[in-house]
Amino acid sequence: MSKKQLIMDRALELFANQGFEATSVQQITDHCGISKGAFYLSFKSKDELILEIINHFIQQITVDIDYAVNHSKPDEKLYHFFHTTFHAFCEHADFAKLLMKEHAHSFNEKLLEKLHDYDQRTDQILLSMLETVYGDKIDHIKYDLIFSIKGLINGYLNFLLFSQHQFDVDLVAKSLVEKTNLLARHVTIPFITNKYENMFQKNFHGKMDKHDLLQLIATAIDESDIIIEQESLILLKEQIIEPTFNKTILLGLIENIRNNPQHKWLAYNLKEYFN
Amino acid sequence: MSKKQLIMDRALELFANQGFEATSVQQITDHCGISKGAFYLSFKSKDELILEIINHFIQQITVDIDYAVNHSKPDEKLYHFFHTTFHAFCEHADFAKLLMKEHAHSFNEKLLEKLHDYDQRTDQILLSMLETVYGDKIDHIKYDLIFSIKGLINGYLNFLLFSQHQFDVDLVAKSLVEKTNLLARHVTIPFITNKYENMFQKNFHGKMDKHDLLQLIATAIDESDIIIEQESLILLKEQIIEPTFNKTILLGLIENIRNNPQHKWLAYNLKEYFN
DNA sequence: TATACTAATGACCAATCGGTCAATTTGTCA
DNA sequence: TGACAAATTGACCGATTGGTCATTAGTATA
Repeated sequence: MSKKQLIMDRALELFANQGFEATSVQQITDHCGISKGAFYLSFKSKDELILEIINHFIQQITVDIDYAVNHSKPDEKLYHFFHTTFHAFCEHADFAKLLMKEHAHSFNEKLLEKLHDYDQRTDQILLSMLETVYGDKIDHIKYDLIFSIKGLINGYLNFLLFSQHQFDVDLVAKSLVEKTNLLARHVTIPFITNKYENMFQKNFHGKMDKHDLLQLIATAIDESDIIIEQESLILLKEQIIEPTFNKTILLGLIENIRNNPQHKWLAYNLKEYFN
Repeated sequence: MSKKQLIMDRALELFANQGFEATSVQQITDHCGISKGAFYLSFKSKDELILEIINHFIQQITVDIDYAVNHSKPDEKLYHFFHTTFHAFCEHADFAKLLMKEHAHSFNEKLLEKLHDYDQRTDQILLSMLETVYGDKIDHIKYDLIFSIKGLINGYLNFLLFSQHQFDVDLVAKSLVEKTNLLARHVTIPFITNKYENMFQKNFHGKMDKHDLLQLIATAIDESDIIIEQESLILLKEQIIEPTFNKTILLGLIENIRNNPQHKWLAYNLKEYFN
């Protein structure tokens, strides 16, 4: 494990239990068994550390949820969404705790921006899933439904994270599917009406721009030592600069790199870019 | 306004926007136009300040909600519960923000204890309300329902507090009544099953003990300058030491002091004590 | 006006913070 | 082994924190 990874892992443990502000760099370095100086060889600042932590896990979880939703039949999408969400947050319980603590609290502007971006991306995933599952029957309550679902998830998540009980991911997913169905089919008095529609789009550019994407690919090529990955990446890079292949070939190339967990995030963004 | 009240009001504004830890005593005193020394004449420490703030509003809100629920017909209880809850939190929006920020974050033990107590008291109010409204039909899902309701409330509250939109308390209450009814009548797969029952009682002594109550009464007698209140308080004090009156008379005496907002909290606890 | 008392001040304290950097250890060559 | 480079250290820095206390300002009484 690289020193950077070590610091991120150990720091996350402390952040989850004490919060970001309340954890000193000294505590982190003690907990890692390294010196303060060594910390600043891996990270420019304490802020950069938490940004990298948040980034890493948000990418991981976003990709998993997106995959689960897009690769299941319409009548199973809800279940897989909830299942993946709870599975991911419980696998990375420390991160989930950190996320909850800092969500309401943080004053690091870049961090807030990241969290807001994540929130909007979740809204988008939920919205498109609900539209696929229920069609336009829920048009007048869809934003209300999004808030209800997020509220329910949060309630259960709080319970799971801060109690010591072990629990059944399958059950929580089934329970939430039933509740979502109930609300989607029978709610007649939405509180979040469609006049708030702009809240769900404004200032959100889910797709990365060319430049960021090319940067990511360049890094990925350097880090990869599997030839088929490297070649796929080079071809994809050319396609971004000047698209000539059809969609099927592009998807195949993306699939070539998606299998490597390190490149999941890149694959996810490439897919969004070419759509 | 007393100096203590001034500090509490002004500090709350800062806490709501920056969080407790991130707000320095210097900032508070600057914002009040007083010196640092003057602050420590009113409060022993920064911790004591936030404890008094939280205490004050929790008492206020608890009493209002309890009254709304217990003084309405069964078929209107839900509506009044939600209406009062949202009305209270939006009237004291700064406090609501503080509560949300510190709920996940705080490391002051006494504060955490207070917040936990408040949480359990809310659970109790919700539980007894649901039992009254739906009877034993919801026995197998009542704990699940409590978590669902708290989740929904939190979701909407977050939306209301941190967006700039004005909103309709009546609508949010009606919307939540409908959702609660839907869930109560049709949920068949609870996630929080009755095996968690002990979570909802353990370590919770809602009722104050004799000593605390007598202390509160003594303070109230000193502060009051209305004769009927003072006399009622003196009689109630005697009844705590040695009960002789019947319940109707006791309730009447309590009602005598309940009309004064300053004594709402005392009245609420006396009612609980004599039940 | 002199006295006695409280209310209020802000310079000051030790502790802790994030961050730096000269000095030292460690690793890697010929 | 010796010479060089890279990695690592921890004493140190200025800034800020919650909290203290000798001093001053304000006011009512005699």
